[in-house]
Amino acid sequence: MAKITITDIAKQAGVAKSTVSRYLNGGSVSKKTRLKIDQVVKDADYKPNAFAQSLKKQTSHTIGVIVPRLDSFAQTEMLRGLDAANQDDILLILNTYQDDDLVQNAIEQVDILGLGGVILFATNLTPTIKDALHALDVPVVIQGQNDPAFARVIVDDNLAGSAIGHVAANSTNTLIISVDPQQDFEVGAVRYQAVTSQLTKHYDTVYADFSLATAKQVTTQALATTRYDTIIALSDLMAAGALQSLKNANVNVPEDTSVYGFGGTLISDLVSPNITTFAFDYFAVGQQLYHLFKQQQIKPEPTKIIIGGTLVNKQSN
Amino acid sequence: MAKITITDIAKQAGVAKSTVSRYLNGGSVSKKTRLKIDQVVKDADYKPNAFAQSLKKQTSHTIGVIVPRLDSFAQTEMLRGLDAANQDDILLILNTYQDDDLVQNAIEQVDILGLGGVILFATNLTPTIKDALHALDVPVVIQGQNDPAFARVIVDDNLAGSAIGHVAANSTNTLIISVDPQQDFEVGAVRYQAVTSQLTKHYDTVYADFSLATAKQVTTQALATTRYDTIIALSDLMAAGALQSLKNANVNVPEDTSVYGFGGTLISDLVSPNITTFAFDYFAVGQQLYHLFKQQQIKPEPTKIIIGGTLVNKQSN
DNA sequence: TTGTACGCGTTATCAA
DNA sequence: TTGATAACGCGTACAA
Repeated sequence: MAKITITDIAKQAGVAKSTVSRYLNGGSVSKKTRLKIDQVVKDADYKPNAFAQSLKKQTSHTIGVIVPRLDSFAQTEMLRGLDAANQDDILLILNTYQDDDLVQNAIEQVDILGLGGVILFATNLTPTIKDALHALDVPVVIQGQNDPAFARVIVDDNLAGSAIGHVAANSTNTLIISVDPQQDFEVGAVRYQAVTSQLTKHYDTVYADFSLATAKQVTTQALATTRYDTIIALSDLMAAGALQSLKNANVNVPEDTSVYGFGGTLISDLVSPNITTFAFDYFAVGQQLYHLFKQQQIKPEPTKIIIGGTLVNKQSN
Repeated sequence: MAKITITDIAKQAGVAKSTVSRYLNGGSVSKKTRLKIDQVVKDADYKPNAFAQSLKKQTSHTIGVIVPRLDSFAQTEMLRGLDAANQDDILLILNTYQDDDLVQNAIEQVDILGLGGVILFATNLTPTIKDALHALDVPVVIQGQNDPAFARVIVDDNLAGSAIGHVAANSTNTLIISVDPQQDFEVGAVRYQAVTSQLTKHYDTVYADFSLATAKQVTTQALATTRYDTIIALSDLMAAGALQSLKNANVNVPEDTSVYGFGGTLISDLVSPNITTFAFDYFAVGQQLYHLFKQQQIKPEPTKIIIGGTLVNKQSN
């Protein structure tokens, strides 16, 4: 297949290949030859060779999308938004499995594969990663971290944290399941502080790594010594972990303890009771990421786009 | 960046570019010039241009991985296995969102993008799709459907169905949540029949589409008229849907009704009670897919690889 | 062992 | 409007 080249078309149509090229790229062609080529191209099922095009144009229509993980509804939902907004690019997904070193590798691929740009779902913008990004001469857009040096799309963690914090403001003893700010500043610092700013009484903080297992474990440890009337986990999955721990400890939700999460993903509907959560519009984030990227191709500037969300009251509070 | 070409290296090293090319591809180079080029390449941070290489070689090291959906732990786990086994290829993920037409599009991309092969996660091998695959002149490996015309990796649905069916063999009234065999033959026919072959008493069958919502809905409908002591859903997510429906109907699990699922993914641990399920080793499936693909590159033949799994008893039965 | 010259498929330049 | 020709970066006969 696909062995038909522009030269074949030219021969069959009795014109020069440069004419065919012009025809294909909307250059000036007489009506007569246009019809001729039209015919030939159609029944030859000609498809231009992407390699040759990219080699010539010194750039490709492929965007590297660097994601920390795929087994997360937030990530896949953003990818769906990207796909939906995508006009005519190829999205090359590079999964880094939450490993910063693999992010480096992925960024290197940009040069090697001649990618036309990068969309990075960031959890941890280390200096090395930032340097590597700045060294690229293609458009870069990031998501997840609010770094003024980059064009970025973020969710409104201040709004989200405040909203949840506000509902739980009068809890007498709250447990917050957070993440290390060093590893995710937006969640571990911004979202966290938005929550605590609303709380009026005592609260404790424990740290997990976004996983179900760890969240469950740290919750169990915390419950060993203290009773909490409210648990706020900074992600839905971690909230699910807390839920399991509470169940093991025979604590009723929401009668004895209220539980809150963040994200509004399938997980919050999967567990029982369903988790009251702040739902972000991740699909919109994906769409905006693509639009922002296309805009960067035209005029690079560190624009910031914030996507909001809504508090969804379910059964866990 | 990446403007350094093989010619630049050649100039700086004072040799011909063909020598550099040989150096890069392991051809015969004298020790003297090798050291010279070594030096230059190193501090020039040279990276070969993938487009030029692919154009020349008429093939690329990029494999198109066509997946029906990304928001599924089974799929992402297989992708992880693929990544892990991957030696030196680029995996281009093409999400079809469970739309057969998009599968067609994806297969077309093979020619357009000059992909070196295809790995297809299949749910529904329509004649059109099969034709399109056969028309390709690159290696093709499929997963999910046991079609003797293709090299394939499948999970052992006979084993799995029998195992679950065996445990539930003596249930007096069983509800099976299946899927349309027209849409997924392996699950809707093979897995289904393996289950029913073990059942000794009465059973009803309802159909859903792999989603939580639909499974929940059809279960609720079924429960409206009948009481079941066992519900077998052909996937974990659908089992989760059944669980929610049962909860709404105030049916206790497992006291009143036992629930079974298939997959062994995170979902079975996320819901409460945890679902007793047949766990497939999807990671191994991914690894085998890659190895099988590499083998097809050397010697094409419709090999079949079957990956087993284990029955995991949890709390739902 | 090394270098020269050409071709992969496409686009761009420049005459005609 | 058209066509011949030169590039893009790389690999590889072939000759030296």
